Amino acid sequence: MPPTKVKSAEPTAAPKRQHKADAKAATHPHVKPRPLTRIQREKQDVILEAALEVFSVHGFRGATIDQIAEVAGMSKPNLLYYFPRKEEIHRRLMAALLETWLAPLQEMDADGDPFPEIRSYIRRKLEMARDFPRESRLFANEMLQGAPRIIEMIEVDLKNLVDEKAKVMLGWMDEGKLARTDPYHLIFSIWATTQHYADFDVQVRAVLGPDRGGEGRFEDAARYLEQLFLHGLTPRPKG
Amino acid sequence: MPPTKVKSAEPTAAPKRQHKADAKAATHPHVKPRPLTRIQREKQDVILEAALEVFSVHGFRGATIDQIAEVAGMSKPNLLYYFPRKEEIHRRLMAALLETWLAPLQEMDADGDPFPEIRSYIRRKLEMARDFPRESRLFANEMLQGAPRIIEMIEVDLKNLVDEKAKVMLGWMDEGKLARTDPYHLIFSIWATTQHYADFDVQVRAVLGPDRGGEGRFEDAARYLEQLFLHGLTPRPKG
DNA sequence: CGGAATTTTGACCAGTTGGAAAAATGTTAG
DNA sequence: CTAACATTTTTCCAACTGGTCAAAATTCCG
Repeated sequence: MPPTKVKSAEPTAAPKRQHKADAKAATHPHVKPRPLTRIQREKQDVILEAALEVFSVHGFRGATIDQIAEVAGMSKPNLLYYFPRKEEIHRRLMAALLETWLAPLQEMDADGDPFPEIRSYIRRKLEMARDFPRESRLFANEMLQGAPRIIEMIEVDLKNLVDEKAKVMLGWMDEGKLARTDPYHLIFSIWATTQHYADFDVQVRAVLGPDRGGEGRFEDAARYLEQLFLHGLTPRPKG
Repeated sequence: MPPTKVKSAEPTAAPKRQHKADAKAATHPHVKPRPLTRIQREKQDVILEAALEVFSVHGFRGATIDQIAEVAGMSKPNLLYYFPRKEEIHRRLMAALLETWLAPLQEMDADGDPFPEIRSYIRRKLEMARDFPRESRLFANEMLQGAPRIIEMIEVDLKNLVDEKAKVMLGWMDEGKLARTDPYHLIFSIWATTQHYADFDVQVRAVLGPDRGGEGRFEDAARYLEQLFLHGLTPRPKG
C-alpha cells in the first residue's frame, strides 16, 4: 500500500491557543504564522491519513472525530488541538485531493498524438484508482453530496482545465487524428470508467469472483479500456 | 420529476405494538400478519421516499431519522411507528433498489444482435441515471462504504446475472458479431459511464457550464457513448 | 352512533457528538 | 536548571442521536 498520499498542502493554520503574541498575530494578516514544529507536521499528517480513511467511507456527516482520533491513535481533544474543527480536516483533505486529481489531465500534451496521450491518461487514472482508492472515494463521496465544500473549485479550476483540454482534443479532431465527437463527454467517460475501479471496488471484486478479482483486474481493465477507446466493440478482421 | 420509484417490495413487517393476537402471531411463524391498512401503505411510501432523499445524499451513518421524518412531514416517533428502526428503512430501500437495478441487464436478449442489445442497454441505463438519480446515488453510497448491507445480494444475484450475460456476450464474440474482449469489464464500463451522469451530476453540470449543462446533456451523452462503444475514438472515413 | 383498533403526539432517556477549558505533562532554548 | 512554550490528558458541556412509552387523538366498522 502506498504512503499517505494526500500531502499537506496549504499554509496550514497553526494550532490554537498559542502564546499571546501569536494569538494577536492571528488577527493581524501581515504577520506570518510561526513555522510548524516537527511534531505538528507529523501529527497533522497522521490525522489527515486517518481522516482520509474515515471520510472516504462514511462521508462528512457520517464520520466522527472520535473515529478519526481512534484511527489516528490519539484522543479526541488531542486531535482537536491540531485541527480546531471537523470541517478544517475535511477542507485540508479536499484541497490536497483536488491538486492530485487535476494532475493527470494537466499532463495531457497538446503537442503529442491523441492516442498515446489518451492512452497514458487512462493508464494514469487507472493507476490512481489502484493506488489511491480512498482518495477516489473521498472525492466520490463529496460529489454524491452535491460537492457542497468544493463546488467553486470544480466550477473554476476543474472547468477551466477541462475547457482547455477539450480545445486540445478539438484540435486533434480537426487534424483528423481523432474521431469527431464530444470532448467533454469523452473526458467524463475516462473519469467514469477508471474511477469505477476504486469507487465500486467491492462490486467489481464480487462480480469477478475470487479467481479473477485479484490484482490482475487492473491489467485486464487497462487492456479492455484501451480496446474500447481505440476501436469500440465493432469486430475487426484480425491482423 | 418521476414518481417515487423505489417501490415497496418485501412482505413488510407490520407496525409494532399491534393488539395481543398479532403480537403473539409475531412469535408464531405460521400465522400470516394482518394485511396493511391504506394509511400504512401510504405512510410507508412517504417515508421511503423521504429516506431515499436523505440516504442517497448522506449515506446510512450520515442520515438521521429526524431528517427523514422532517422530509416526510411527520414526527420522529410517528415515523418510528412504521419502521421500528433506521436499518429497517434502509433495508427496504436497498431491497427494492436491487430489483430495479438488475432489470435493465436482465432484458438483454441472447437471441438479439449485440449492437442493438448493447445500445438499448446503454440507453436504458442512461435513462435511469436521468430519471432516478437518487436511486443511483443510494447505490453508489452503499458501494463506497463497502456494501456492508447488500454484499450477499451482490455476490449472489448480481454475480449470477452478470455471469449469465457475460456468457451471452462470449457467444456473440464467437459468432464474430462482437469484438473479442472481456465481457465483465465491458459491463463495468457501461455501468460506470451511465451511472456517472447521476452520481457525479454536480460535476458534469459544472464542467459543461450553464449553456450545455441542461437536460440536453443526456442526449449528448447518449450520442457520445453510442459512438464510443461502437467504434471507439479512431477516426474513420465518413460515409 | 359507539367501541375497538389504529395513528399521532409529547415527554422522556441513555448514549453519542462536536467542542471548550484548564490542568498536567513534556520539550527546549538560554 | 528553568522559564517559556508545546503537547497531552482530564473533565465537562450542550446539542443531537436512535429509540421508548403511555396517553391522547383519530379512524374504522358494525
